Amino acid sequence: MDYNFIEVEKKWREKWAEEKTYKTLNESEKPKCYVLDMFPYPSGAGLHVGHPLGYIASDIYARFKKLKGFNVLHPMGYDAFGLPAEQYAIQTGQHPKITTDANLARYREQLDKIGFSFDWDREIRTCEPEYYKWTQWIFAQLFKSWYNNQSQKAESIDNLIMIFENEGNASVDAACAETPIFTAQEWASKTEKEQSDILLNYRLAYLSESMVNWCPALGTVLANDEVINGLSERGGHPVERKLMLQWSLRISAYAERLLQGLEEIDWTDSLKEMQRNWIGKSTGASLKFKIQNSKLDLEVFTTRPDTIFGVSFMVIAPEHEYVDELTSEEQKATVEEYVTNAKNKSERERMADVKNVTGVFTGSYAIHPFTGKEIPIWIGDYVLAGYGTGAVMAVAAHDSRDYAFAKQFNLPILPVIEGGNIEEEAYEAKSGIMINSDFLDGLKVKQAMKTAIWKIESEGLGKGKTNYRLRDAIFGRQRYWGEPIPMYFENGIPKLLDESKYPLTLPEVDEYLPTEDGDPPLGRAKDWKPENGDHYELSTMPGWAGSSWYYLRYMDPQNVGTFASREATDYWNQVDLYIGGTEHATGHLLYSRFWCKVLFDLGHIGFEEPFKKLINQGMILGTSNFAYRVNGTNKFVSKGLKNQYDTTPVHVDVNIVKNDELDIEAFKAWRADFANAEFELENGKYICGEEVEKMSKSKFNVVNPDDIVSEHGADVLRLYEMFLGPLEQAKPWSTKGIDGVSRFIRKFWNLYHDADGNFSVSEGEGSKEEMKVLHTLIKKVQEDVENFSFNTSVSAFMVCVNELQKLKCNKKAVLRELAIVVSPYAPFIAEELWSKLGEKGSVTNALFPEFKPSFLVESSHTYPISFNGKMRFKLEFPLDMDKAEIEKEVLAHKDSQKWLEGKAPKKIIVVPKKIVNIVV
RNA sequence: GCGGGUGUGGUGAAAUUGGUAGACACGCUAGACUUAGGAUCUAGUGCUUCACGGCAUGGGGGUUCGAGUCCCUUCACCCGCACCA
Repeated sequence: MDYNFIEVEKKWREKWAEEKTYKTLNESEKPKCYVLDMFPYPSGAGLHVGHPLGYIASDIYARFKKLKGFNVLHPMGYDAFGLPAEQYAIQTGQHPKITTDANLARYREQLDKIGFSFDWDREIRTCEPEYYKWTQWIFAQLFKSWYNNQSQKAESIDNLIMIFENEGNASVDAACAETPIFTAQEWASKTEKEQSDILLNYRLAYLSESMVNWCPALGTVLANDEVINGLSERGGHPVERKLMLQWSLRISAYAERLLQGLEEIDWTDSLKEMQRNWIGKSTGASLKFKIQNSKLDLEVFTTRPDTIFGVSFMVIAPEHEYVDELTSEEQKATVEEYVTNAKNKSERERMADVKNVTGVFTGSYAIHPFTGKEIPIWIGDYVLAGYGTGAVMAVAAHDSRDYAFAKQFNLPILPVIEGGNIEEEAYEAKSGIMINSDFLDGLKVKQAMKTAIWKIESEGLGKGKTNYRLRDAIFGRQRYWGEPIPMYFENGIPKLLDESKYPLTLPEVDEYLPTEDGDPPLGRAKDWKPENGDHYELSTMPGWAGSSWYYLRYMDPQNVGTFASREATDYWNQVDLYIGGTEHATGHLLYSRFWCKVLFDLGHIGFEEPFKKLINQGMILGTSNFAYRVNGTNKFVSKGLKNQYDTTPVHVDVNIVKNDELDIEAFKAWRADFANAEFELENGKYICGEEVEKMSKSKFNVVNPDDIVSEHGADVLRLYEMFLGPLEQAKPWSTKGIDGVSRFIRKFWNLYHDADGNFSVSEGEGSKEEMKVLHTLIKKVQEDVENFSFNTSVSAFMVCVNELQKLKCNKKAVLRELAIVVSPYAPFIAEELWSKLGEKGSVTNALFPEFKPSFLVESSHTYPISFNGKMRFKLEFPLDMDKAEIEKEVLAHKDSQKWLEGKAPKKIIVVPKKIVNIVV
């Protein structure tokens, strides 16, 4: 009788749910292990086979760790706030909660089928008030904090207020917006509004007039990581720059710590590199240039202070605040035209225009701080307003962009470093000897940098400075379906809603659109007013708010008194293994690290990096199938014949193609216009063409995990997804080869059953042969799981089962262990066999069998051996020979010709390694 | 342009990290059994040669007794970032 996976899987699914087999407690004698998946956003399309890849890998790891005696936390939940549900709400009027709940139920159903060991009692949904109450609370902590550069951490805003009251802000070294110096007396004489505004310059969550990414189509602002190539990440709508009053988080304060923290976590190099890139640290100097006939100073940031004598002009961004002051009468018209033009360009147009060098002269001159020469000041759109000071000192000889600008407008190019071919291109290398540079002449570039900074500082012209590309994160969204920001306004002053009133729940609205006055949708809410203020903040939090701390809530999900008890966060501590896609590199993964550090600084948790180890699973691509329609007809020709006709490839639903062969009847039934199609076959078959593309509904190449589960069973899906190739590699989905895994499951089942299909195992020890096979597997699986090399384990299972089959092994002692070893990968069948073996409880709670090396080796062992301090031999000796004997044996044969003939020891491999001693 | 990665049979891929390249699986070929099935089992399957053998890890060079693995160079593809001063 064959293995009936439908019955067996149903049985255990129900039993696991009923008995809460995978419930995890916060108290245990065992060591802890926290295995986490990036929780999904439940979209309307449901899961496709790509989604579970990471979940299966983490589930195998979690189950394995459980078998190894760890108390494992392996939870799942949903990132439930988000744009698609809201867009749907706008179109249909259906409340996003309803859409979300329906999607969520479908996700849960699909997840359940695959047999994950999630503790569903810890499920969280970011859109539930019980959850976002604490998201709001964390926002409040950010609002109530400032970043002290002296102590290098976030501190309570109350401390800062005390400092202001006692001594003003002169001695405060904070990560803050530019704020004029004031004394204690001046502070005391300020109005409430003035004080509030100043404090906003310091708070980690602050309201400010700032340049934002505005997406008119979505009607909201977006954070930098949500904008890709000038288009919104969601929906691909154009994004423009706009000045708006906005909530932001001061993540820039943490730039250095976010950079340093990367050193201590185990992530892939490429991911760390992406974050480093995003943080964009660069060191150099900021210095002020005096402006001729003006009191103004023009401040610039440069990474090349060594080239100070090569400055031949200055360039400021079209948005620079001094544009008007610096523009002379005669240049006024030209400048205005240029600036207006630049402002009207969308971000995307500006990017597309990179190769066009444009700019205008302002008519003003700066004074070189060392030579006193006049330097013309230009406006150019290659200078970005948002980076550094929005102004540069142009060194045409040693910067390719300045060089291009100089060439375009015929400005001087002054080389100050020997080398390169200045006639052709800028010499940008940071090496060489300084020339034409007064006190820097003769120095090497590296020295010249230090000397220049020293000189700049000692003359009071500026100072050495580190700049970061990382911008503060825009936090408000003019949308409905998100967490309300717990703030209200009273006489125009933003005030934090008292924490006793959290959650500030999302009010009902009649429509999910902005109001006529242009307020966000929350402006439509009736009777939604604070007790003593004018109105609540109307924007909501961005999608990444809830996901920035969810890993903490899983530790203590039902806690009503706090986001998670300190005991719980201390016990579970960091996430030991985090699996998810690489697309969150500069969003979720950066914000989570930021929030973690803030919570750490404020003493709420005891660690400052959330995810100790992170693995990115590769994307699963779709394999699209094509049929070839002869143009102008309803006739389709098989792939091999398509070149004999004039054909057009047509996407075919991959679910009606099996191993490249089209199911013609299903094809006819698939779409009405194909019902009468004719076919020209090859060898009686219609063969389809194929191509690898991203999985998408429109390409008819979406494969649903449910289909695989109902056809082959969940265990096969799990094993097959792992068997597909290395976890981290992107790979096309293909069901070629799934039969191999299916066959394995059958063989595995048959090991425990006789020819008639009756359960049949025998008592007694396994033979030496059998134990060797088993322990080879145990060793292999152990290594594979620890190295996340799940694909080779599946091969090892196959080898093991084949060999046991050959040995006709049906010993309980062997088969019992085998079931345990396979169980992380194929839990359903393992559980069934476990119970058939008469074992108590779930296989989940068994102990992973110990690897016993003596069974691995039959009669000999290979020893690497050094020889004359130069060569190494690998010799095989009988197992029972001890080290001293081997040593004696080797030395005795040291000069023997026999070695070269391969006669004395079994095998000689010459290895030129400097190994001195015999190694066993 | 900068950064990261990959390249091995017809296909997905292994290779104890410098030691018998291609485990395992798909596919294919032949055979067996048969209540004809998308079942099971057995054998074969990198290329080349009748054979002995020779050649094979994108290409070229190097280090080494020995290289898929290390170094240099070159090509191809994938993924990030991109006027960041």
